[in-house]
Amino acid sequence: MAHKKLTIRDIANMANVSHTTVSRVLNKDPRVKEETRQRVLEIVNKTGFKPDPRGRNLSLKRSKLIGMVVPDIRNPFYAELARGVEDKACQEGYSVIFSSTDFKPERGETYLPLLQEFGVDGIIFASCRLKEPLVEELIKARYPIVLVSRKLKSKDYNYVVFDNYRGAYVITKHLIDIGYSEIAIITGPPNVSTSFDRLKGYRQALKDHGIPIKSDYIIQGPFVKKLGYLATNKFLLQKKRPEAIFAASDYLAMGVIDAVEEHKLQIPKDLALVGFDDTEFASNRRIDLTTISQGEYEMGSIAVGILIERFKSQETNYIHNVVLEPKLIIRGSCGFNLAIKNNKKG
Amino acid sequence: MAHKKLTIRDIANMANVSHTTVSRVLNKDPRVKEETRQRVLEIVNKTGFKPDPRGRNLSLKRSKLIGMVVPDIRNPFYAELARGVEDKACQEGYSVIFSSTDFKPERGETYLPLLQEFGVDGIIFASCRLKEPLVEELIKARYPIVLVSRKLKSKDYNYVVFDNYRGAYVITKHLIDIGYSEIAIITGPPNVSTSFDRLKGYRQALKDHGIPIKSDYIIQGPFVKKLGYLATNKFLLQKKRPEAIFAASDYLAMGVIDAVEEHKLQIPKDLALVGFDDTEFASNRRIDLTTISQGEYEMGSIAVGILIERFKSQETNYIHNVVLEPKLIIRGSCGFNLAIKNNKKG
DNA sequence: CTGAAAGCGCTTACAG
DNA sequence: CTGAAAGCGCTTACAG
Repeated sequence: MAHKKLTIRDIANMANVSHTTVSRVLNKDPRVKEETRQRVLEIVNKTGFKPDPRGRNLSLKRSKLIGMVVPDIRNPFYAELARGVEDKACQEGYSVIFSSTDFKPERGETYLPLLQEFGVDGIIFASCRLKEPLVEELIKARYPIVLVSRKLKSKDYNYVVFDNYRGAYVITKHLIDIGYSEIAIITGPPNVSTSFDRLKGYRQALKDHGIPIKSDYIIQGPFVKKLGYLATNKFLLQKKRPEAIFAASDYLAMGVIDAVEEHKLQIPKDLALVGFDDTEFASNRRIDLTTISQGEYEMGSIAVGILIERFKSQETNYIHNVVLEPKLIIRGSCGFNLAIKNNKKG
Repeated sequence: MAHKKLTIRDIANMANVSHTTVSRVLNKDPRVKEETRQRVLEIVNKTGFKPDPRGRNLSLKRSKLIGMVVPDIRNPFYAELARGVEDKACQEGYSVIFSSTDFKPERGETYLPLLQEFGVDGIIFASCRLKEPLVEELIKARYPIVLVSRKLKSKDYNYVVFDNYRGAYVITKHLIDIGYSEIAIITGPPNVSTSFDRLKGYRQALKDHGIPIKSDYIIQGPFVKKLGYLATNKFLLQKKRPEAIFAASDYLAMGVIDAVEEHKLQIPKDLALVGFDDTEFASNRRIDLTTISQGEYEMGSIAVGILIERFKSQETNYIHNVVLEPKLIIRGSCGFNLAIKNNKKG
C-alpha cells in the first residue's frame, strides 16, 4: 500500500521547502531550522518515505556493497567465513554479494570483473591460487581488495589468513607425540597456499622428529570429499598401510571416513584420523574428529574491518595483514594411539 | 593501472561522437552506422571501459540485485538453497545479497526494509513464520517477493515449497512399515509452516496405522542442534523410551546422535533414527541417516525463475506456485528395525 | 544514422 | 537557515 514511488521532491512539495532541504534533513545536516526539520520529518514518517539508495550512491560514488568470492558456499568452512563477513558488514552498514567459483579458476576470473562492473565498493576474495593474474592486476591497480584464507605468492596487499604451516605442524606433531610415525597426508592442490603450507608443516614436523617422508604417504588433489575417499582407498591397499591419516580439511576427512567404513575398519583402533577446520561435522560425538580450529568467523569479520579501513583511509596503498594462530582440538579420532604404540612396543 | 574512472563521455570524445551514440553502441542499438560502431568499440576495448552500473540502473530504475533472507547460511540446508539461488541468478544476470536472520524475527524484520532501501529488484524470503506481518504487507503492496521453503498462513502469493506434510508422512510410515510403533518426534517451532506440517504428517501416519499419539513423544523447539540433544536426553530418561526418533531435520539429528553417543547407545540397535533434508552429514557412511530429500537446490533455482518471470510480466499480480515432492532416502540408521520387531514378537 | 536535451533520485558547493 | 543550480553516469524519446 505504502508504495508510491515517492521522491525527495514529493516530500519537498508537501513540506513547502526545496528538495535540497529535505536532503539535508535526511542527512542530519545541522544547519536546518528546528521547526523546518520537524515539519519535514513528520511528512517523511507519515508517508514512510525512504530515499532511493541508487540516487544517493550515484551522487556519492559508492554502492555500500561488498563483493565476496568463495569456492563454494556449501562448504561449511566458507559458510562460517561468509557469516563472519556478513555480520560485520551489516554492522557497518554494508551489504554483501556472494559468488561461488566452484574451484574453477575461470569462474573466479569471470566473477571478478562482474563484481566490479556491478559496482561493489570493494572485494573480499577467498579462493585465490598462488598465482592469480586478475587479482594481482587489481592489487596493482590499487583496487580495494582483501584476500582471506588463501594467499598469493607475491606480497604487499591486504590479507587475513590462518597460519596453515603451524596448524599442520602442530597437528602432525600431536600424532607423533602420542606415538604415531606412519602418518599419511591428504591435502589440496599444490597451487593453493593453504594446502601448500599444510603440506610444508607436515613435512617439517616429520623431519624435526627424525621420521622419513614417504611419497607414498602424500596425496594431493582438489579439496573435495571424493578425494578423501579415493586417497584413503589407495592408502588402505598399500602393502604398508599408514597408521594415521592427516586429512588437510574436515571435508576431506568426511571422505576418509566413508572409505574407512567401507573397509569395515575402526577409527582410531585400526587407523587414526585428524582433520583441519573444526567444522560442526568434526564436533559431532559420533565423528569426534581431532582437528585444528582456524577461527574462520573471526577471519571474515577482520577482513571486512580491513576493507572498510581501506575505504576510509585516503591512501590507496593502505596495507594491513593479520595471521591467525591455530588451536588444536583434541578428540577421540586419534585418542587411543598411545595405547597402540605401547602394544606394539610391548 | 587500467582504472581511470572513464565515463561514457570520455569514450565519446575519443571517438568523436556524442555520448548518446556510445550508449547506443553499448546497448547494441541497431541504428548505428557500422563504421561508427567499430570505431567506438575499438576505443572501448582498448581502454577497457566498463559502463558504471549505477548510472544505468538509476536510469532504468532497477538494480539487477536480488535480496535473499535465510535463517542462517551455515545451516547446510540453506547453504544448498542459496547455491541454487545464486547459480540461477547469475545465469540470468542478477547478483544476490544474502542476509541471515538467525531465526530472530526482529532481525528478519530489520532486513526486509533494509534490503528494499538498498534497492534490490525483488526478494526471496526463506524464513517466514506462519504470520509475518512485514512480509504480508509487502505481498499486499505487490512488491516482488517469493517465499521459499516456508509458507505463510495466508494465500495468493508466489512461493515454492516442499510438501512437508507428505515428507513427514512418508518417513513415519516407513518406520511403521519396518516394525516400529513407539515413535517420537523432535520438530521445529509451531509457528513455522515446515515444522507445523511435518508434525501433522507424523500424526496422520500414526493415526492411519492405528497407533496412539503420545504427547510425551512430541517435542518442539527451535531448529537447532541443541534441541535435538536436549530432547533426546529427555526421551531417554522416560520410563517408556521410544524405539525410534524422527528428527524433523538432519541438523536436529546431529544433536540426537550426540546424545545417543553420550548414553553409549547404538543406532539403530537400541534406537532407530531418521532425519529430514538429506544433507551431506546424513550421507556420511558413519552417520548413514535415513532421511527425506527436498531438492533444495532446485527449490532455490525455481524461486529465482519465478521472481524473474514476475519482473518481466507487467501484471503485478503474477502468481505462481510450486510444491516439490519428497524422496525417501533409506540408509542404515533404521535398517535393522524389522529384526528388532521380530525379536520382540518371537 | 546522429545529437542536444531531459530525466532517473539524490548530494553539495555556491549564493544569499 | 534556505534554495537554485550543477553534477553523479547513464538512457531514451524527440528532432533532424
